[in-house]
Amino acid sequence: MKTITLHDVAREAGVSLITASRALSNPGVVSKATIERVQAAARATGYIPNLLAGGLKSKRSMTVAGLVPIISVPQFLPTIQALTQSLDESGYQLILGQSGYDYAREESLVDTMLGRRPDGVVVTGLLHSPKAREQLRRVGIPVVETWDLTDRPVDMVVGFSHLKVGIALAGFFQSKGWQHIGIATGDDPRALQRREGFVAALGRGAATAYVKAPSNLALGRRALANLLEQDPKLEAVCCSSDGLAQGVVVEAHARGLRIPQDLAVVGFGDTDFAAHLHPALTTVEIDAAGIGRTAAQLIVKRCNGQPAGQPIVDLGFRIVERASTTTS
Amino acid sequence: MKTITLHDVAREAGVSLITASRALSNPGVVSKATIERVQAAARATGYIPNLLAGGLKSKRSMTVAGLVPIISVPQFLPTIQALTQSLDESGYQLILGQSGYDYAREESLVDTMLGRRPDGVVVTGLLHSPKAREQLRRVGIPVVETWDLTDRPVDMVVGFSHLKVGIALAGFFQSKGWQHIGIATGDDPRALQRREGFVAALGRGAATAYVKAPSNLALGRRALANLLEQDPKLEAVCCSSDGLAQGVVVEAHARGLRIPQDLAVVGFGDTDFAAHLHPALTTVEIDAAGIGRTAAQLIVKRCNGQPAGQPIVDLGFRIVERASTTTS
DNA sequence: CTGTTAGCGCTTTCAG
DNA sequence: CTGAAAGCGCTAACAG
Repeated sequence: MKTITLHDVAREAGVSLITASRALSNPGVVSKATIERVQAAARATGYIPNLLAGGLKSKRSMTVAGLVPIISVPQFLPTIQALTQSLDESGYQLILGQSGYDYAREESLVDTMLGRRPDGVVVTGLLHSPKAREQLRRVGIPVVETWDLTDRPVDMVVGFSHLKVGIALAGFFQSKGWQHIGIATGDDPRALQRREGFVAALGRGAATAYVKAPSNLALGRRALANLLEQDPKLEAVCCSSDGLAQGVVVEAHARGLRIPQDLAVVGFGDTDFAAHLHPALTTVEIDAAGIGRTAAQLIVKRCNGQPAGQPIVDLGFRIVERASTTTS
Repeated sequence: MKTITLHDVAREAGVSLITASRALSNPGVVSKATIERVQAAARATGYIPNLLAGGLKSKRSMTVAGLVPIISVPQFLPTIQALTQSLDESGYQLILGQSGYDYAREESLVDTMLGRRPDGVVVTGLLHSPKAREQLRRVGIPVVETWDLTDRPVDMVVGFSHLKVGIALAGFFQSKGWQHIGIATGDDPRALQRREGFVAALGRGAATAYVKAPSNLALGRRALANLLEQDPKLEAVCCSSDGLAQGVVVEAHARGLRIPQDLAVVGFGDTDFAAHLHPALTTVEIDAAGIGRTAAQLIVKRCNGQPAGQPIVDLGFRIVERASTTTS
């Protein structure tokens, strides 16, 4: 079973190889009649263009590498989805790699990815390994770091300030007058930075339960148990993800604590379920899909030779108050 | 900024191009000394092998295409993750594409994917478009359909019988003696097949609320509202996903219904949170990660020229009874 | 608008 | 164990 190449299509259509190529991928410069003849031939033979071969010569693989810590981090899912879709609309395809919150793995992953000669790279979070950063910078393809902000990105960055989120949350907690405050947080760099901002702005310590990222409901239950041991008078808990907050809510219910009367809970991410819990969850809204779309736009623009400079896009955030913190 | 090729590495190491190639990718047939010299040269020059070029000649791209309806379907996440990881361990990389529950999109996606000359294809769910099936069969690369079972797979299949799940669930419901039964189900083919088995085995109709796939918590709340309208005496609800079940639970709480005393709830998937809800959720356990691992094994084995025949792997399922259905 | 020529970077023959 | 030649399938560059 021989695989059909452009050569076969050209012969079938009675044109030269290059004309067939142009008819299929650059129709502007070929006569209408030949385009149709070539397309017919392609259909008849069942031709599937070999994008590897095309990419080798044209130096454009039409792929973008995406690096995530773990694919199943709920917060990143809308970003990945929007990214995939936006890239697809521009003819690019996303190649996903998991770095697993591990620096060594990050480096080897970058190398593997780069071997496929992607036209761009999107990272969820900042790149941590200096070697990987250096490597990407040297290759010179567009790189977008996301879900964070820095004034020294590898290339471009689109996200928001976790420090500011922490500070804003502290302000929110203070406005409520809560004295016994607890923090349930994942141990990834972004969550820790939010905690740092929170504690600094609060001006005093707060009971903290650390859990392994990615955080989830089960870890949230354990975190509340832990926090209540540290401070039995706990009034409010600030969580580093909505999943974690959900666990806190469930554990509170299991212990007969009412929310928000006995315990107020705040999440992070405004995941799809947050508004529909009972009581509805106060949380921090992040435009996760917008991050993905913006990243795709930046990459595509740069691939098309447009400048774009070194954009640092701050998409901000918003505290969404719902019933889980409503004092009344 | 010139990109470094194997040619440069070979010159640096003082060997021929092909020796350098072998030293890096087929070390068995080269002397120890030259291997080290070449590796040193590769490191010194910062060489990153161009896998596109290699794949073009060797006809092995070392990639596997993965087709999912939508990346964020919680049930598939462990499968994708295990698949990615298992493939990685064998040196393969997953290229993900989203077909969005749409047959036309499925066809065009298959074509795009095939253009990258993957060494194999993994589909979550069965392939629906006959054209896509035909296309894949003709290309002749290993294909694994997952999360379902059929005696006429494109090539191989690893999953379980949704019909049997439905029948087993009906048996479970009957053993409980519930009379007023409701079904909350997503509208994807697999969920509908489970419903079919359920209703058939039950031997009578059941109130049904259909929601759009992928189902989630918010849709679960609405589904329960809908079911209670259809049957105010509702005793038990069978849901097509744990997320949907969670929504049913939340809506029940919001209405002052106790679980399981007033309403029993059953989910599907045994997602990570199911055991940790309060009350813990009765559900159907699927070895989602095992599906991914098995699919990877089958693909890799076949790529290495081993037979494997036309395996149809049934990984089964298991009803896990927890507090959300405990009558006592 | 169409064709010829060259070659992307690598690996598979086939010889030493 | 090492090397020379050939070419994977396609597109850029130049010419007609």
